[in-house]
Formats: sequence, structure tokens, C-alpha cells
Amino acid sequence: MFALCLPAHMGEADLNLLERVVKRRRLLRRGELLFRQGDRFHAVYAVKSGAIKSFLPVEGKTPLVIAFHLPGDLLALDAVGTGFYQYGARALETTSLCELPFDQLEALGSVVTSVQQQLVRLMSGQIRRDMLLHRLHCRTSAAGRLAAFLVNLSAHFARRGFAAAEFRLPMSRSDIGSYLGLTKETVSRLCTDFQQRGLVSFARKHVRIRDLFELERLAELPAAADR
Amino acid sequence: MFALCLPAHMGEADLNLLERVVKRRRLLRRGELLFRQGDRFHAVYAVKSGAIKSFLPVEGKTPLVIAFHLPGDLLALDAVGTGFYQYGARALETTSLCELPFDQLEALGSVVTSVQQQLVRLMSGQIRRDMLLHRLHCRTSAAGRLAAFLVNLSAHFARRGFAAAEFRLPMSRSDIGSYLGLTKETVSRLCTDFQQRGLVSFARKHVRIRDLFELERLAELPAAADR
DNA sequence: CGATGAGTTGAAACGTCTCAATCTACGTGG
DNA sequence: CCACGTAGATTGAGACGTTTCAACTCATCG
Repeated sequence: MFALCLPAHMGEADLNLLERVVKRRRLLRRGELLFRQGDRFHAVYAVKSGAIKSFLPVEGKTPLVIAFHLPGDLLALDAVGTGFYQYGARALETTSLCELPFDQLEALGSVVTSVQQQLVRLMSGQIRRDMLLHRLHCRTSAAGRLAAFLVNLSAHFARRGFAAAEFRLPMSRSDIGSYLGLTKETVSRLCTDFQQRGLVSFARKHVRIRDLFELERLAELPAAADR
Repeated sequence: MFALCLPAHMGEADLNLLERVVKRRRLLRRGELLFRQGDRFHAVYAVKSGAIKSFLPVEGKTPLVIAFHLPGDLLALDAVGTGFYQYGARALETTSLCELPFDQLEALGSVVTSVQQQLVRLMSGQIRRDMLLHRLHCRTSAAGRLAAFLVNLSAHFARRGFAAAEFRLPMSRSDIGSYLGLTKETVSRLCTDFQQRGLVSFARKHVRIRDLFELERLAELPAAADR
């Protein structure tokens, strides 16, 4: 259970210490807010089950989706130095989280070296993934973006020990569009296109990867490489 | 000098300790490599002067630009957990750097709390900026992206105590294009367009922001908001 | 001074967005 | 249990913006 909250290679003793830091579990229903942009920062969160989206309100428009957080992900690592949450966070479905008050985590880190090193490694991993995402968003072609998005998701689930080829998309087409810088219509069209080409099957929110290799090929090359 | 390498609010004593960690200064000329993707990770770098680009080789195509690193920026924070550099790094102009061997930095951190906390804060800042970049790249309109890019640069220089309205672009139009997911032609066209509209002046690589407010307005709204 | 790479400009092709209509699944209340 | 309302998803047609390919200019540097 804790391996999910802070998936480390720690000793028993350290784990027990860490356990004291975890303040409480929070349970959110679909659509509920975890925190708003500008709220006072006091804790990072670990997603245990469900899904969260980070978003940025844009006046007069639907909010911009910044990130999706799935089981095993940490939220709000970006707020550490600032004192305030930088983005809003909303549950996409019923979601269970661990709350980790940051001052306590930091205090614990200065005593227990492994906790501190783990924290640094976690943040490094976050940075790495963000840069990967950048790479994802640089591709100009919409098909490449969606393919990369799906491959990324698949890899994420595989890393967490879930099925890599079959999973549920907790977010709407609009959310995916907002996240990838595309319209929901384009996302929808690409989904049916991918399906017709036998790359993936969509059954409502259920996804089944049928040709990961081809999908990766689509995702790999920037812009129009598959002509 | 050290304030630039690891801009912290540290005591004298801690700074002296930190000084021992800084192995050596490196000086790169335009076009020279700092490290390649896949090289064994051993140190993070702090840019003192000049500019570096992180890039990802793409077979058969020009490399994809992942990030620009200007004076005051840290490089390779994303490689920490992995043991290998995730991206290549190349000097865009004559560039001077501090090399910080990471194992020593980490060892120092487990003794000196302020170093450790500073490291965490630095990484958090990196994550925050990456998420901002995501926001930048989500805008579908090319004008919005370029405007956001320029505003970002301006803010970066301002934060570092340099002139916010007048600076040098160390990277080529192609690099900007690769970074923003646009072609160099589009970047070029937008530059002349911005100039004709009195938003910025370009004189070769020199940039002068003339109407920051309007530029921010362009950058703010995703997609077509200025019609 | 000529060679080379970066930057600019033009015209046509292509891809994505926009707007609109339709369809589906789902939760609500009758 | 069904009918309805609503939000999400799909599909189509035209408008618009960006890419592509090409020619050309301009600096820089040997």
C-alpha cells in the first residue's frame, strides 16, 4: 500500500517513519476538487486509485488541462518552493489519495537519508517525464500526438504492473484534446481512424492496443513521417 | 559567483562546503557537445554564461530541441535517478558552466540540511517551469506559441536581473521552430509580422520587446482568441 | 572574395479548426 | 420502469492556418 504512495526501496524502519507522515486518506467523487489554483500549499498527494486532472482556468473558455495523474503518480510537486498550488486539481472519477504534509516530509527527510534521496529521485523522475511530454507535444501532427499519448499511457500502466494493452481512459475526449492541444472533434476522428486501421479498439472508455509497434512508429517521428 | 551556480539562501559555512563540490568549470565553444544522450550520468551543470540546448537525435531528421538553458539554469536534473543522460546537450555559443558531481552533492545534502532543501526547491522550480512550458505548447496557434516563448524569455532575464525588454536570442530560428513545434519559415514569418505590428523589433539576433502587454495578451489565450 | 549556412519571402497543398447536426449513454424524476 | 434531459461522442462540410517546396538574400568566415 505504501509502496504505491511513495514507491521506494526503503527499509522497514524507514517505512514506519514515513507512515507517520501520511496524514490522511482522501476520497473524491467524480468532478470534485482536490485543491484550487492559488490555494495555500501544505501537502503533496499520491494517487492510490482513480484519476486526477490538473488544470488551469482560462477566462471565458474551458479550463486548459495540464496533466493527468494516475495511480502511483504524485501531485503538486511543482508547488514546493512557492507556498501555493500552481494549478487546480479535479477528480475525473472516484479517486482515493494519500495526503503527505510537505513540511513533515521534509523534516523526516533531513533525518532519514533514504527518504530524502527518494524524494529527489521522485522529483527527477517527474522532470524526466515532463521533458518526455514536451517531446510529445512538439510533434505537429495530431496523429503523432495521440499515438504518443496512448503509448505513454500504456507504458505507464505497464510500469505499474497493470495490463499494457488493455485499460480504461478515465478522461473525456475533450480533456485529451485540451491536453494535447487539439479539439475534441479531431481526437474523436483520430480514434475512429486508428480503430479502422486496426491499431487500437475503442469501446466507450475502454481501450485495447492492437498494434503497439505501429503506434510507436506513428509516435516516434515528429511531424509527417508516415507518408 | 556561487549564487549563480546554486542560487540559494545559504549561510557562509554551507557555501564553503558547497564550494568543495564544484569540481571544475567547463568552457564550450559554439557547437561543442557537453554530453550525449546515453552518456553515463555523473554531474549536473549550472550555466554561468552563454546558452545550451538540450536535444534528442531523430534518425534522418534534424534533432528535436527539447529545452534551452540560459545563465542561471541547471542542466541534467532529469537524469538523476537513471544513471544516464536522457538528452544531448550542445552549446549555442561560447558557454561557461559549473560541473556539480551529483554523488558528492547528494552526500553533502545528507549532512547539510540547507543544501538538501535547496536541491528539492530547485527541482520543484524545474517542474513548475516545465508545466508552464506545457501550457505554452498547448496553444494551437503559432503566434500564441511564439509570443509565449518571447514573454517567457523576457521573464527569465528579468528574474535574473538582466534587461527584460532587450536581449539576445542565442538560438537560431530553426531551433526555435523545433522547440515550439513549428517550421523555421513560420517562425520567420511571425517575427516579421510581430515587427510590423510594432510588438517587437528584431535586429539579427537582438530582440527588443516594444509592447509586452499586447504580447502577453497574444500568449495568454489558447488558440484563436485575438480575432 | 567566394562558399556556406541562416534567414526571408512566395505560392500551392494539406491538415486541423470551426460550426452544425446527429447520436449515444447515463442519471434523474415521473 | 420508462421518458426525458443532459453531457459526451461522432460525423460532415467549408474556412483557415501552417507546412512544404522553391527561390532568393544576407551575413559570416574561411
